[in-house]
Amino acid sequence: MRLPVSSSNCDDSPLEMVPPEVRTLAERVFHQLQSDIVRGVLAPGSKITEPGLSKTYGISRGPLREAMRRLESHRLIERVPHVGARVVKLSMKELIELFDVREALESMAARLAAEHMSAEEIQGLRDVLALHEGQADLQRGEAYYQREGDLDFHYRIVQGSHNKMLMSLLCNDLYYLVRLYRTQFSASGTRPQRAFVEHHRIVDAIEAGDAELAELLMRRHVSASRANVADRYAAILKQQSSEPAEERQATTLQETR
Amino acid sequence: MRLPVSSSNCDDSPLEMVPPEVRTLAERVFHQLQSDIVRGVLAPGSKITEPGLSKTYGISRGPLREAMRRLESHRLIERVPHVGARVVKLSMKELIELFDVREALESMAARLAAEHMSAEEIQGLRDVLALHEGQADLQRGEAYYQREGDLDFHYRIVQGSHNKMLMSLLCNDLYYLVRLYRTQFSASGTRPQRAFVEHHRIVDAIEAGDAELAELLMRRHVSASRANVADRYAAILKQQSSEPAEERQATTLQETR
DNA sequence: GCATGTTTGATTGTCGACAATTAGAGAAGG
DNA sequence: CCTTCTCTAATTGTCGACAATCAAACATGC
Repeated sequence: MRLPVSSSNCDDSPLEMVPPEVRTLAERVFHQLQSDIVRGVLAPGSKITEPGLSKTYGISRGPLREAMRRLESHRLIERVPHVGARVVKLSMKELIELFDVREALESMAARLAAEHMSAEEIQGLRDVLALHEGQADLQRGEAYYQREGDLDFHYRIVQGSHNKMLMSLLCNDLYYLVRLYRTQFSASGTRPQRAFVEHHRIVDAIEAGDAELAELLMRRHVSASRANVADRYAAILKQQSSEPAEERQATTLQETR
Repeated sequence: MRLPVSSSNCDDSPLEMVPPEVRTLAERVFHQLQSDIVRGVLAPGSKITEPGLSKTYGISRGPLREAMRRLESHRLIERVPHVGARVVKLSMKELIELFDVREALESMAARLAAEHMSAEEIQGLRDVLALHEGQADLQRGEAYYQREGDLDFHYRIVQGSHNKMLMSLLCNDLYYLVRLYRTQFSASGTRPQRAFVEHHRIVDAIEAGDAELAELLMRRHVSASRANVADRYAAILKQQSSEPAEERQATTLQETR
C-alpha cells in the first residue's frame, strides 16, 4: 500500500527539474504535515500519535520522527517526552505576541526593502497589488482577501530585504503560524480595503526609497492587523462563553487521527 | 560500553529533581552537540558524519539524527540530502545580518522590558551589573568581558519582555549563533567599558519605565556591538589575505571528527 | 596528458523489532 | 461511594540491519 504521500502537493511535475529538495521521505512528510497543520486538516490542539501518522502517510516511524522534530523546532507542534505530541494552539496572548514580533521584524524588512529592492522586484510587488485590485472578493469586502495574496505581498517585501536571517525567521518560523490562524481570524468589514490601501502606501514608500516611511507604514500596518485579529479572537471567545460549553475545542475541525 | 554521554555536563546531581527534560538520549546529545558547536569543539565549517558522532557519543544513529535535525532547524548545522552535514560558518555579511535582526528584536525586548519588568527582575538586572563591576578583566579592558556576562544581561532583559515568542526566537535561535562567534570576535580596547556604561543607561531607562528610551539605547548598543564585530572580522580577513593561504579555514580549531 | 567512464568504498536514508515509560481501566480496600 | 493500588495496553524511545545514493579512486580511451 504505497499511497501517495503528497496527495495535496500541487507540483506533480511531469519529471525533470525534480523539486528543490523533496527527494527524501522525511522531507516530504515534513512538508505534508506542515501543510496539513496550516490548512487545518490537523486541528490545533489535537493529539498526533506516531503509529497513526505512520500508517496515514505510509512511512516508517524513523523519517516521521525526524519530520516531527523539525515541526517542533518551527513551533507547529509541541512534544512532551514519553507522552506525545499535539498540534500547537496559541492563546490570545500568544497570538498577540506573535504579531508583536512580526511588527518588529516586518517593519525592519520594509526599511531594508526600501534600501535594497531592485526595479524588477518593485515591479513584481506592483504586479501583486494589481492582481489583488481585480479580485472580486476584495471589492465585496469579504473575508476571502488576506488569505494568500496578502502573504504573497509580505513574502515579497521580506525577500526584498535581502537579509537571509530575516527571511528565514519570518518565512520559516513565523509565517506558518500566521497562516494557521489567518484562516480563522481573517479580516472582514472595511479592513480588507484599508489593508489594500496600506499596501499601496508601503510600496510607494519603498519605490521612493524612503526607508523610514516604509518602516513606519509597515509597523502601523501589522499593528492594525493585530488589532483586527485580537478583536475577532475576543469576539469568538465571547461567543464561546455564551454557549453552554460542550467541548471547548472551538473553531477546530477534527480531534484525533 | 555505556560511556556517559554527558561527560562535560556539570550537573551530576546526586539524584532527585532530575534536570528539566534531559532524560531522553536525543535530548542529551542535542544539548551536548549544541554546546560543542558553540564552544568551538566542533569547528565552524567542519564536516560531521553520523557514524563518527554515533561512536563519539556512544549512541545509535536514530536519536543522533533527531538531534541533528533540531540543530539544523536552529541554524547550527547545515545539511545536504545524501551528502552530509557541516557546522555552520557565517560569512561576514551573514554575521552582520544576524546583528541587524538582533537589533530589531532586542530593542523591542528592551521596550517591553521597560513596560513589564517587575521590581524583583530589575533588581536582578542591577545585580548582574554589580557583578560585572567588580570583574577584573573589565577594568583591564581585555577581551574576556562580553563572554558570558554580557549575555546574562541580555538574557534577563529578554526574559523581562514577558513575550514568549520573542524569548524563543532570541534565546533559542539567535543567541547560540551569537555565542558561537562571540568567542572569536569578542570586544577589546575601550569597547568593554563603553558597553558596560551602555548597559547601565539601559537599566536606568527600564527602571524609569521609559520604554522609548530603553528601546533607543538598546538599538544603539547592539548597533555598536555589530560595528565592533564587523571591524574585527574585517581585520581578520585582511590578516588572512596577507598570509599566503594554506588552508583558508581560519580561526578554527579542528577540521573533522 | 587530459577527459571520460567505471568501480568501490563509505555515508546517508529507511525499515522493522525490542525495551522503557506512561496513562487509563479495573480491582481492592476504606 | 470514593480513594488507592495494580495491572494492562498502547505509545514512545532506542537499536541494529539493509537498501539507496554519492564521492573519490581507478582504469580506459583519445
